[in-house]
Amino acid sequence: MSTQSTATRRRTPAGVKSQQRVKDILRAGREIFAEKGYDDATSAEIAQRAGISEATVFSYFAGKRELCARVIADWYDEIIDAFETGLPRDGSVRQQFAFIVRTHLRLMLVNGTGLCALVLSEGRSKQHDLSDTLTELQRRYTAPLMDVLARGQSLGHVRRDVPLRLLRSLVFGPMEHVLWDATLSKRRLSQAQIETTANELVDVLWSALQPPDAKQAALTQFRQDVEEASRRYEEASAGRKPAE
Amino acid sequence: MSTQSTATRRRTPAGVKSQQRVKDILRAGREIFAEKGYDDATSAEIAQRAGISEATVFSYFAGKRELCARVIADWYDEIIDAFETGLPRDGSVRQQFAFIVRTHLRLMLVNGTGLCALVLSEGRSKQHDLSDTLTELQRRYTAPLMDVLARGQSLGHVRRDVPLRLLRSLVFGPMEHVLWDATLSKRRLSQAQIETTANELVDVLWSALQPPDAKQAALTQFRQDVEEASRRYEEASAGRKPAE
Amino acid sequence: MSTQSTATRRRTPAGVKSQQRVKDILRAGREIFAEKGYDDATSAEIAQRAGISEATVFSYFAGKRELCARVIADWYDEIIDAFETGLPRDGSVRQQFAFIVRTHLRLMLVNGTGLCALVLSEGRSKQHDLSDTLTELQRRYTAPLMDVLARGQSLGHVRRDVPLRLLRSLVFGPMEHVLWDATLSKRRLSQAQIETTANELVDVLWSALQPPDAKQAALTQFRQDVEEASRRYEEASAGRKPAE
Amino acid sequence: MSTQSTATRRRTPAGVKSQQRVKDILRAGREIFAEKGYDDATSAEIAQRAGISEATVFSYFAGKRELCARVIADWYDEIIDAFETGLPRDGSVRQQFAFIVRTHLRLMLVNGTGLCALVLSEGRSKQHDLSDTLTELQRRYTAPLMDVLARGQSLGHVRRDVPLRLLRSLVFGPMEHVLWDATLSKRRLSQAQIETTANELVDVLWSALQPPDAKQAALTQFRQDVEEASRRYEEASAGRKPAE
DNA sequence: CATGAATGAGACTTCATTCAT
DNA sequence: AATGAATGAAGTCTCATTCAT
Repeated sequence: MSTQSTATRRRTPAGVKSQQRVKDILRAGREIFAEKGYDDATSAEIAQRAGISEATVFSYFAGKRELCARVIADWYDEIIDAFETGLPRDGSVRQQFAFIVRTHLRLMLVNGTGLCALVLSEGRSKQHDLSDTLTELQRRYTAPLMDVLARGQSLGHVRRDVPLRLLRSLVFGPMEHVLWDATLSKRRLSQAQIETTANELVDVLWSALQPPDAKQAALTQFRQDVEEASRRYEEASAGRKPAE
Repeated sequence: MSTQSTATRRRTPAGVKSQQRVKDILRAGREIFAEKGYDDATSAEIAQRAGISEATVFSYFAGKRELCARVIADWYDEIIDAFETGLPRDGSVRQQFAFIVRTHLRLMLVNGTGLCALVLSEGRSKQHDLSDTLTELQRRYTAPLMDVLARGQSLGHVRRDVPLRLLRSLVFGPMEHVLWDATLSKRRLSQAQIETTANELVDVLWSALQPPDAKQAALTQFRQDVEEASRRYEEASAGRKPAE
Repeated sequence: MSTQSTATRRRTPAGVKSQQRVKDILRAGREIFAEKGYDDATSAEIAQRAGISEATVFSYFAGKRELCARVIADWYDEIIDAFETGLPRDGSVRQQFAFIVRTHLRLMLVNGTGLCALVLSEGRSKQHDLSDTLTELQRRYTAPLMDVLARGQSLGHVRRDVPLRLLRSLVFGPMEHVLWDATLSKRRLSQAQIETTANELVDVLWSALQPPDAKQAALTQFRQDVEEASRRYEEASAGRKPAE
Repeated sequence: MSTQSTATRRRTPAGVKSQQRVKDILRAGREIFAEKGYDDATSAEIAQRAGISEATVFSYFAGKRELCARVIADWYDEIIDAFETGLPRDGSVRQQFAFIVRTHLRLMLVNGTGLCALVLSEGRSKQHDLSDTLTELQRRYTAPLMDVLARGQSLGHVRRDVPLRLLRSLVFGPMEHVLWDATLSKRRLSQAQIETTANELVDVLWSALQPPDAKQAALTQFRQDVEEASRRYEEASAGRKPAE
């Protein structure tokens, strides 16, 4: 799943202890990058936070950019894994949808919004080759939701009159905005608040996803029911009438 | 209306020609910052694009950071102006809502998503005093929508069971995500596509904003109507009975 | 004559005083590069020797490599100029030849052999694009000698049984070796010694350049003379014989 | 014969296998140094080419510089050996001279001109103690030629009016220049071309070495021969005379 | 012994910012 | 008022060398 390029780097330790080092560096990198963004993060600080020398960082990663790419990729991998692992395969569309939203929100808030911003900022820069890697990750990362939405559409539970792409934005957009909002206002969300927000979001979003004629359908159904009832009543009445 | 924060930092000429200079620099700064992001934008390039020397930039703005703040503030001001000016004061809640979404989407696509990203990136950095200014701007910038939503709530057209803050994210989030999506996939949206997307978005979002008990309400209303009708029918029937 | 690449460098001052700066830097660069070679020369030291900051160096030259290229090119230019200016156009082949050797030797010893070594070292590295520029310079730099040799050949004063290329090596090789020798043995050659060496070199080289059949021709001539003499003698003898 | 300077710097194993290691490292070092020059050669690559770890290199050699010194010394040793072994002791001065030139040219072209450049570059740097070692090597390396030239001078076959040192430059200079030329122009010399060039060079150089009065000498010699012949003839005639 | 791994020292380069003209 | 020119400060990255295992 990792995107480690095994090019002719000078030394890229591969021992058992080395893997711990890699993890340390990635953790430090994630923290610093999330805190400061790509440019304001310095390799020196990352090294310091990982408790190693700057040179060591560069013996495990070919450069700052690659480290950043790995940090982002790892983060995506976590989310993707969480999705692929925990998704209730046999649940209803709505249950799956709720799972995705909740999981997403939870994971994002754990790591703060820094990584979001990192991805957003770095994903753009055309000069970094990062965006290629990113595009693929983005695809895999949104895939579970896309699948659920598609299934929902085919079952008639999700509106078909709007492009899937827009529905995707409808779902991911608010989630990111909520995070963003939380960050900007420097509020630290409690676990309970997160759950509440997640539920509210699921609720609101789900209603937006439903076919626009749902209410109409409900009314129509009700009217039919009533009419049917009326008819039966009248039939019944008519049945008694003759007996009168 | 402009949010001029630190005046007369250096010399800050006040002549008529000077104001043109300021505008030139701000325009150049907006372009460069939007294209490259804060860090990759160089003061040299901004000066060049403005057709002046690097030093002159610093005689009008105390530093790169302040220039960036002004660029962002100006951008906010434009949007805020557009909202405050164009909002159909006498329109229905839904009409006002649609106006805000459409205007927002249009303005954003004009400047590309670069400024969005700039705000996102720079809003974070705790080290700059920018975030204070930003918070206030953010407030004014979202104010029109908040007002509309609040009015909608009081009229019963917008659901009340969810915090306003979340509704705000529900609206702004997808818009930004759509823009983001467009940028990442390097698709250039035509004017028609923008309008279409805007309409779809309004549609979808509006349905999400409506009270969750809308269907229930509809049903209830219908039931009441039916009952009322039944009652009147029965009364009518009773009225005829005596005549029998 | 200079090879200044006017690419999009950030700032490349072009004022009148700037030209002095450029000269200062080139002089410092020539010294340091000659003393230490390319790799051991540091931009810091060059800046220091030029009495400016390191950053200033990079505002006049795009990088260490370009500076080095300019240093070398300038040095070549000097020699080429000296050749083209001072060559006695109306002199004999031998006089022109002597001029070239002497001038060459003199100029090289003025700047020490460091630049030679620099050219030799840097000219090789295939990774630097320097070698292209260098090849052209080398051509122009050896052109005067080549012309003289070619003229000598056409006049019959220079041997034709050996490729010109080899003759060139025959001339330049010893000159460089002499310099090298002087450097390695840390002897500082006095002006008088230089002149002496130059004269000796001209002498020796000139004799090597002459047609190989010169001696043979002399011998042949002599033999013919002797034979002629013998014949006459015999004839004379024969003439006396009868008289005997 | 090897010029092992600083023994037992670190551990310097002495086993039989260790000697193979040393050879491997030296071979790898020679290749890399010749290819890239001192500075661009990395200890990592040398180790890799030798098939060992970087650390091992430093357990056999005190440092990169010492390794380089050994590489150069070894190369000199080879040439010196070739000279001392193959020199036709009983040959004429010209034969010995030709042998030296041919051998030199051949050996140099085998290893490419890389090692030449290495010597030239590294011989300069005053900071390394290398130059002392180098001077001695240079002495031994040029000794055979010097001997031959001296013998030639004493026999009157080589001009005496020019310092030996200059004659040495006259011989070695063109050889190096030829190599240099070949390298710069990226021409790969075939074996036949080498031999041709060697012969031409011997020819040209030999003529340059001969006394400037060679023609005069030749004439004188011839005259003497003739006179001798005459004398013998006359003696013979006189011998016959008595019979008369 | 050999080596995997770590690192200190330093190089080149960039850029926001200042100041004299 | 405008700018040409200079620079301090900082950042990324490389590599010879060391040391514990």
